[in-house]
Order: sequence, then C-alpha cells, then structure tokens
Amino acid sequence: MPVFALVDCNSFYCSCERVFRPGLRGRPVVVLSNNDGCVIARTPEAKALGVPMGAPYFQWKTFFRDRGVAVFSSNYTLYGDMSSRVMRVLARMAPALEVYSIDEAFVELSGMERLGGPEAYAGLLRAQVLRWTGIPVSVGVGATKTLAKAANKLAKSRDDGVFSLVGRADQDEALSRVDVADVWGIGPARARWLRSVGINDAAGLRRLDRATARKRMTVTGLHTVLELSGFSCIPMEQAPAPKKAICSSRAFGTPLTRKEDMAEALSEYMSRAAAKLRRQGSLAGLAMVFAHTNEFKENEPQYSGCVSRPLARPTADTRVLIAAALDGLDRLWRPGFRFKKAGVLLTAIQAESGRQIGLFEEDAEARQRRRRLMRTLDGVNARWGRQTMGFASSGVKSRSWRMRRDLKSPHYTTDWRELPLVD
DNA sequence: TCTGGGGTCCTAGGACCC
DNA sequence: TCTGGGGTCCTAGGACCC
Repeated sequence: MPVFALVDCNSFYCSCERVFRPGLRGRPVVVLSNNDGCVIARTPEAKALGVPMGAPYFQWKTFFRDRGVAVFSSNYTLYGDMSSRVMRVLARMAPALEVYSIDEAFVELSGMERLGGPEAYAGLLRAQVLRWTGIPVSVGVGATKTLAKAANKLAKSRDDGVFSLVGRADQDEALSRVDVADVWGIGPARARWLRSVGINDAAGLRRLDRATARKRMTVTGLHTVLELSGFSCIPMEQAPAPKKAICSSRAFGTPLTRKEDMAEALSEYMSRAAAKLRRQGSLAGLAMVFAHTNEFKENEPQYSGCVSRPLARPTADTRVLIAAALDGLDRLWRPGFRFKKAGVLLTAIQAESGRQIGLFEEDAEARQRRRRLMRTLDGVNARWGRQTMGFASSGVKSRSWRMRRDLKSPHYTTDWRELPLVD
C-alpha cells in the first residue's frame, strides 16, 4: 500500500518575508502581485481580517494602513531561493520527492513503519523544515495524492500541522469536513454542478456514481472520485517533464503607447523565454507575441492582438527569437491604443538532442558557434545576475514600462549586497 | 493612477486522408 | 426513412492547477 504525503508551506510568500522580519510573527501580512496589483498571499491573521485573495491593492490600501497589515511587493528571487532550501531538506529526508509547485511537494512515505508510522515521520519532516529554513509547513498523509491533499487541508487547522487519513476508522467523517470546492481537481465550474446535485463535501463526492462522474467531469473528474476512494490514479513524477509551452508576459507599470517601448518590452520578455527554453535543453518551432489594452477601462478604445511566427528551423537562439518577436510586432502594432500588457509564447517545443537535421540546415560549425554564444550569455548571467548581459533591443535605461514594486523586501539570500544584518 | 503570471489536460469540431 | 466509414492531425475553448 503506497502512502503519499503532501507538504505545503503555510502562506508561503508571507512566511518568506517573516523569516527575515521576526517582528511580523503573529501579525497580518500580505504579498502583492506584480505591479503591486492585487493580494496573492495572506497570513491567517490577514484572512481573519477579511482580506480576500485577489483583493486589488488600490482599494485596500487604507484598510491595510489602518489595521497595521504589513504589505510587500512580490520578491520572486527570494521566494524561489527559499523554496529550493525547503525542497533540499525534504529531499534529504524522503525516499522520493516530487516538487509540485514553488510551495508544495509530494513525498512517498511507504515503508516508514520502523520510524513510528507515516504520521510520526510527517511530524519529523515538519520540524526539520522549520528548524533549517524557518518556514512553517503543513503535512497531509493519504493513500493517494488526492487524499493527501485533502488531509493537508485538515492539517492546516491543527496546531501540530499534521493530519493523516491512512488507516483510520473515521475517514468518512474527516472527509465530510473538506468542502467539495477544496478538493484537488474540483474548480469553480465543477463545484457549482456538484452543489446543484447536493454534493457539498469530499465524502459526498467519493460516493458519486462513477459513470456519472466520467460523463459530467471527463476522465480527470473520474480520477478524482477514484482517488478519493483510495485507488491511486495519479503517480509520483520522478523528473519534471520539459515544458511544452514557455510564456513570458507582464502588465506594464504605466500604459504603453509607443511602438519603440513595446519593442523593448517584447525583446526583454523574449530574452527571458529563450533562457528558460535553453535551461530545459529545448528548441522552439513557433514564436507568438500578443498585446492588449486594459479591459477594465470600458471607456477607452480596446484592442487585443496575437501574431504567430513560425521559425525557419527550431531554435533557442535569443537573436533569432527576438527578430521573430519584432517581426510579429510589425503585424501586431496598432497606433492610438494604450497597451496594458504584452507577452511572448514559445511553442512547438522539441528536445535539442535527437533532433531531425533539416535539409537546409546550417553547417555543424555554425551551429556550434551559435550554441557557444548562448552558453556564454547564460553563464555570465548565472554568475553575475540575470540582468548582467542582454540585448540592446531590450533597451538599457529608463524603461518607462517597467513594473512597479514599491514595497519590495531585499534579496536577502541571493545578493551579497543585500544580506540581512545582525546587530 | 491602480485588478498576476505561468502552466497542463481534455474535448469537440473541422480539415484532410484513403 | 435514407446521404459510407474509418482514421489522423490541428485548433480553439474550457476547466483545472499553483
């Protein structure tokens, strides 16, 4: 019998900020999205004040000030580094680890009987992560991934931060305390339908007739029902699968009206996407660019465009990809609009190794030179920071479209100049 | 002034093939 | 009443995840 645990960092982004600001313990903290747009992470204290997920900052600013809520711009460099520290602790302690997102991981806990059973071991994991990283986590244990997820929901409200559904007689009672909308795989649309037929919690969902589940919620919904019943349908993934699409997009700090600015923004987004593409050892066959105005402003003229450029041969060369993006921009651009957001998308992705060489391929030496140049670029930026070496088409200074991050904490763990100081 | 960003999977329907 | 019967590939859209 397999046993899965889901380890989930509590209010992860907020917890990262708290590690370096211990004075914020027990106080409400929120973290904002890019451009300080809306709330994307809240501590329980902030939730208790009634701050919803996605709350627009400009509407809540006064409330936060009056109630003493600590507010941070998102600092993904910090969160990414803290995440990898948490994952390293888990990898040391568990036989199999699947990093599921920046703040969650599945762990295989089969065969932990010697160590006092999965629940006791889950408690050990939790204590070790807290001691070595300062990040509090909750651990849910179950016979399937979906059950582990549900157990994790229940663990969140416990002081010891651990809950196991394995081998307990009152499993049905426990599952009846998990809202159906909180079940992994059940989004707003399915929750609405389930409630309309009188299913409101996880215990009810697992009693749903399987043919009906298949018909109304496709095979993925059927898997959810089976997993809740203890039949494992979703295995552990050992290595992360290479991405089939790579996207880089951003809302602008201020609306953008000049084509030169859009060209700079798209160049920079494409540089980032190309670096991601190379990091996973892939080539892209199709580049897309898109841009749109602010749909919230109903009295302004609206435009939304998307242009795709097939690449003559699959590539990961930033120069070629930027050229494709700028070429796409020529088709995409419409003067007289205030653009709010733009981005690039790379698709038709294939592995660089084992690639079919095309009939009109450049020679091996040219390919080598191309690869060496990109490797040097990536190497310099890995060593000295992401913005060290780039392309002139991305602009150099005073990029008016850059995003706003007025409340960002320092890069405590990834920049020598911003290390935390101890008095 | 001000409302995130980055993914995956499934299905239906159309184009095209023999 | 009835209009062949399979396939495959691609795309758009929807639903879901964090």
